[in-house]
Amino acid sequence: MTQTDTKIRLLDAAESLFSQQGFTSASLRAITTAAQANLAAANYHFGGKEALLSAVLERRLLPLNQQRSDRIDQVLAAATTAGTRPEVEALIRAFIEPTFAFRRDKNGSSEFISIIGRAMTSADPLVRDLFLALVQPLFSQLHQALCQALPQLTPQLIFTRLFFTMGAMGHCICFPGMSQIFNGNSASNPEDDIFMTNNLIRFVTAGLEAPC
Amino acid sequence: MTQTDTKIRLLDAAESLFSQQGFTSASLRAITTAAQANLAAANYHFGGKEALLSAVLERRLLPLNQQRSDRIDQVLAAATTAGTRPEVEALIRAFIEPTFAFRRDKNGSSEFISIIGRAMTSADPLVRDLFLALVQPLFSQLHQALCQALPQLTPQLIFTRLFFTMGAMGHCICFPGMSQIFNGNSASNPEDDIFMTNNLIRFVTAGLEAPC
DNA sequence: GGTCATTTAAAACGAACGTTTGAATTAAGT
DNA sequence: ACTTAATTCAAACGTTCGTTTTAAATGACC
Repeated sequence: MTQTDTKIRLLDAAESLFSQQGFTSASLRAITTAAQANLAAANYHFGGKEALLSAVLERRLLPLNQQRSDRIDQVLAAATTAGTRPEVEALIRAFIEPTFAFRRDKNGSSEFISIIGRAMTSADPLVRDLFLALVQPLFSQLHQALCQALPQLTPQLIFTRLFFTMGAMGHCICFPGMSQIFNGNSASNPEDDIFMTNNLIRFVTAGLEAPC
Repeated sequence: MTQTDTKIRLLDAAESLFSQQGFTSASLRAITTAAQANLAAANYHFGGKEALLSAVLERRLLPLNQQRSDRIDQVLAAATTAGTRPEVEALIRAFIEPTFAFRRDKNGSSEFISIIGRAMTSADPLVRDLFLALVQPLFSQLHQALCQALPQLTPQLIFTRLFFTMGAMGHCICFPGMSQIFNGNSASNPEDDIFMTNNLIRFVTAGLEAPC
């Protein structure tokens, strides 16, 4: 049982319990117990509870943001090659699809996604600022891309509507099993998730493209 | 200083601190101190912290929901009189406008609104269920009304899109001073709030009316 | 003014929290 | 095998929490 093992088990346990109970309510005792580690291990490996949250966020969010950023760049590059404006739906899809795919594919990250769903509007400025600092560049990138796609709208209005988009999406990812309730299913399955994702994309695209 | 005085001061202080710090982080000690009451007063007048939250929610939410419900009924009645279908925008406006007007008008309730913005997606099932039980009838009423307004869409799809609507709106009310950042203002003012409200109504109306 | 219920007050309860300590244990390097 | 660094462990630190208790103060009513 090496150092890396314990660190990863701590990150996994923290991710799961932060997701289920929130940052404040999930105690280091519960996290270290779930990770089969000693209570002091969290402070030894990360330096404190806040630093543990930071590590949990960065482990998943940095790769996810890179993926979303790359897809936005691909949409912009294709539009440039074709000599057209980027399409709103393609940009929104580039942003939203990886987020929900992340929840289906990676191990344990289905619970992570609900952390960021709540971090966005957390009452705790510590949690909120940690998250916002990590997504701010991506948010600006998407905003600028949407300004290209919607030249008839002011950047201010696009900003406002992008804010609504974040709200609609954040609401969907606050609970791991949100998508299945739309179809009345009790067990989680990929089809429900894809149904919700496509409908969300259609919804916010229509909202973003609404006449001024 | 009568009993009513203390109860009201406790509700006001709890509302403010629950809003700023969340249910778990806001302690009864901080609340009773802010209310200029003894620590034991919260348990004496309400029976416990959970019951205090319940009282805080009911005090504001019952009148607000009545107001929203009445306005939805008015839209439906007007459509029936005119022999037409109710309009989506009118129904959404009936639901959203009182919520934001509530924030501007009533004393102290600007902070309350951010409580319900977060309660909707709270990780704490106690907070979440308390809120959901209070809004479920109104939610069903709005859903049924929207089904009348959008007969070409399935109730299931309308439900999904109404869920997105709740997310977009909930995101806007999580912070008292959210509306002003759209216009770059530092101080809160009614115009920013109305700007956001109207744009939110336009955004979700377009999303709800999007072709299937 | 005296009686009784209501409300306020100070103090303490046990439990849970994040963090720290110092010794014991394990792994790594020579 | 020995030394040294890294890791794990049990225990305790001081704080804060929601709640309860018991007495004092305040109110209403006859």
